[in-house]
Amino acid sequence: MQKEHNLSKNQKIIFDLIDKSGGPMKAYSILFNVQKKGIKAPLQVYRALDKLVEIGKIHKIESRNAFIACQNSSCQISKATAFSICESCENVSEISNSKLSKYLSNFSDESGMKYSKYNLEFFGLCKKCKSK
Amino acid sequence: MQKEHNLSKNQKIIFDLIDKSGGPMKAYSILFNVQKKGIKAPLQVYRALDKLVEIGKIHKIESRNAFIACQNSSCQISKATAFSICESCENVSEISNSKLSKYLSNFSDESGMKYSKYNLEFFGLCKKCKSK
DNA sequence: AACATTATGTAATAATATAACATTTAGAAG
DNA sequence: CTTCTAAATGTTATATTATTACATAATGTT
Repeated sequence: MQKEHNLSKNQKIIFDLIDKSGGPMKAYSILFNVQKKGIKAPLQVYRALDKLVEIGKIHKIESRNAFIACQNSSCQISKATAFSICESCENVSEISNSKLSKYLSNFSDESGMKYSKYNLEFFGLCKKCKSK
Repeated sequence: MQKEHNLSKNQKIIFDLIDKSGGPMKAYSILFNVQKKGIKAPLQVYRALDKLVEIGKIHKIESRNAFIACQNSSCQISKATAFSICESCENVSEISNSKLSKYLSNFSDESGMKYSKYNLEFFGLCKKCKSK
């Protein structure tokens, strides 16, 4: 079982928002949505995001500059992330596939570099968008 | 053999710069470096970058907002990219591993989504930085 | 209580990227 | 070689994403 992190006030507000949204959210959209709760400045948002990423409660979708709640209940693999992204509707979901994560976590090449982390983003059309 | 693209003036200037640098370059650093050649505005840089990415001559390192020349001589796989990134010295190199690319290109999960593209970024310490 | 660590608040600004519009160049089609 | 079209360029302004710097407050530890 992972360590339980006690989120601070801002962290909790921002995590709850992202989590409830069910999809990726951008920093300034988060900011807009939490201003009524007293979070007024970008930095407050980015600080909370940084911490949430660090502890694995959310992940950053690098190609979209957006943040999504971790969808693995155990939430332990913020160092081994994979996402599927629909290029039409921008739906994003976290891929949780133990074969894939095992393959990538153990991957090594002739560079002699030992990888401690990876991020993988797959792109395509989701079922809905494909059938349009 | 892939189609030979005749790069336009700006595209060529910018590709040559990135290629010669041997590593990833950021858009505004590119801009600074090509101002003496008459490229004055960010948009001129971004347009050339967009095109170069599209035709696979360069790739974007998403986690770094930087662009690197394609290191696969054949340059055909801009839809299947993998990089190794040193978190200490920020050295980046393109991973060219046919087993890996085969594995990922054929990857599919229960979502029913067919992936047409992926980008993978590995992080760790390079040999040099590890031994420091 | 004293200290260290983490989190917060606030203002300013840096860094990254795109919109909108006018013009020019390069290829393709007749 | 001219007409048409697509691609590329030039320019200004602006939008979006993210960080620096500094002051204060809350939390956890010894």
